[in-house]
Formats: sequence, C-alpha cells, structure tokens
Amino acid sequence: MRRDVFQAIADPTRRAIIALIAIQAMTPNALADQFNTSRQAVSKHLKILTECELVKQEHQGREIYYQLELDKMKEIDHWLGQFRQLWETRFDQLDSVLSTLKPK
Amino acid sequence: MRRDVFQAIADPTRRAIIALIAIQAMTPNALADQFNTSRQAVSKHLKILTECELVKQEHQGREIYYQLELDKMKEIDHWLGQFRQLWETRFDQLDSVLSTLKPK
DNA sequence: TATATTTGCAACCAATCGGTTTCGTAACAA
DNA sequence: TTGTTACGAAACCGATTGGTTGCAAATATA
Repeated sequence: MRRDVFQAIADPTRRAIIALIAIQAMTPNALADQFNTSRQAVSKHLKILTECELVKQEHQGREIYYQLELDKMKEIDHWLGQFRQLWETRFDQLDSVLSTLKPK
Repeated sequence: MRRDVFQAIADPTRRAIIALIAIQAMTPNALADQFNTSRQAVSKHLKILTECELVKQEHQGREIYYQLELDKMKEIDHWLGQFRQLWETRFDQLDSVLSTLKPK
C-alpha cells in the first residue's frame, strides 16, 4: 500500500484530525467524539497518518495519544516552495507594471 | 462529484502536470509525451484539475493550452499557514533553549 | 472536397477508499 | 476473579479512483 503525505491530507476528516492534534495530543476516542464518525473509522485514518509518518503515538496505560509530526508537514511546505517562488515573481511583475502606470 | 484542491494534488501524475504547466502552458498531447500514460488519462487528470479551478484553458485553434492557476495553489499555502506558525514557534523555543545552554 | 490531427466525453473495468461490524487483546476496576 | 474500557486488526460493502477503449466534434491540410 503506497502512501504519501499528499494522499494523507486529501481526506477532509484526516485534515480535521491533523488540525486537532496539532494543538495537543489526543486519543482515538477523544478524536471520534469530535466528528460524526465511529471510533474505528478514526482509527483507520490514524493508521494511514501513522503509515506516512504524519503522526506519532505515545502509549500511556491503555490509552494511545496521537501527536502531529510537524517535520512531515514541512514536506508539503517544501513542495509548495517552487510555486511560491512563481507567484511572488509574478506579484513583482505586477508591481512593476503598476509603478509604470503611476510613475514617481 | 465533490472536488477540492487537496484531492487534486493527491495524485502524483497530477502533481507532475502541475509542475510542468507552472513553467509554461501545455497541450494535453504535449503533456502525455512526458509521462508513461495515454493521452486520455492525462485528459482526465486535466478535467479534474479544471473542475477544482487549479488549471485554466486557453483555446488556440484545435489545440487547448492548459495553464496553472497560481491563486488556487495559494489555498494550500493558506491551509499550511496555521501549522507553519506552530513549527516556527517550536523552532523559537528550541532557539531559546540553545541560547540558554550557551549564554552570552 | 476528403483526410488527418487534436481533443472531450461516455462506457467500462479492476483496484482502492472510507465506512461498518465483528473479534481479540491489553489495561484498568469491582 | 469478573466486568468494563480502550484500542488495533480483519472481513466485508458500496462508492470512487485511475486507467482503458471507442467514438464524435472541431480544426487543419491534401
């Protein structure tokens, strides 16, 4: 089963999970309470997130706290980098056009 | 059929298409030459990218040039924003730890 | 005109996805 | 011990995915 970060964030429920555990680590049950989904469905999402290393576990008794792996999020940021360069360049071009239209 | 930007960039072929047309507008045939896929497969990817407005068409005779819609890419950047804030904060915390370890 | 090229679109197919139900197990609590 | 809680894993199901094949429309070329 081939997994990558981009496939992981494709699902809206998974993005919501990511947003929640970014603030603080949470257990599967606590996460399931936040959505209209079953515990098992959340567990499946967490498994996918774990497989692509977007999330790490921390066992504590019989509970498992899931926490966001921020470094993996930077991978998305890095991919976006090439395009950020582009839209900043085009903004600069627009800027020079504007300054040409209204000189001084 | 509900489409969003995150679903669009989940497919590696689509990410490759995005990277190519970010530099210059291309036709479906020209794009298909770059991959080990059929023209129709690329066409389907382009349809998906068009549906979620990541791409715009420019008709020129019987050819259709596809170009990246940079504004839509910013949506991903915007979503990443909340997490960027987090990892920059934690970097700052690490920074303060380091300066504590090596004062002056 | 007839023919070739470029493309979108619909039909179809196997694989995958997100979800549920069920089961097994480990950690607590009575 | 017995019962409950928290969880992962497996089996299953309908919907969606990415791909193919075939066809029709539009444009270019002979």
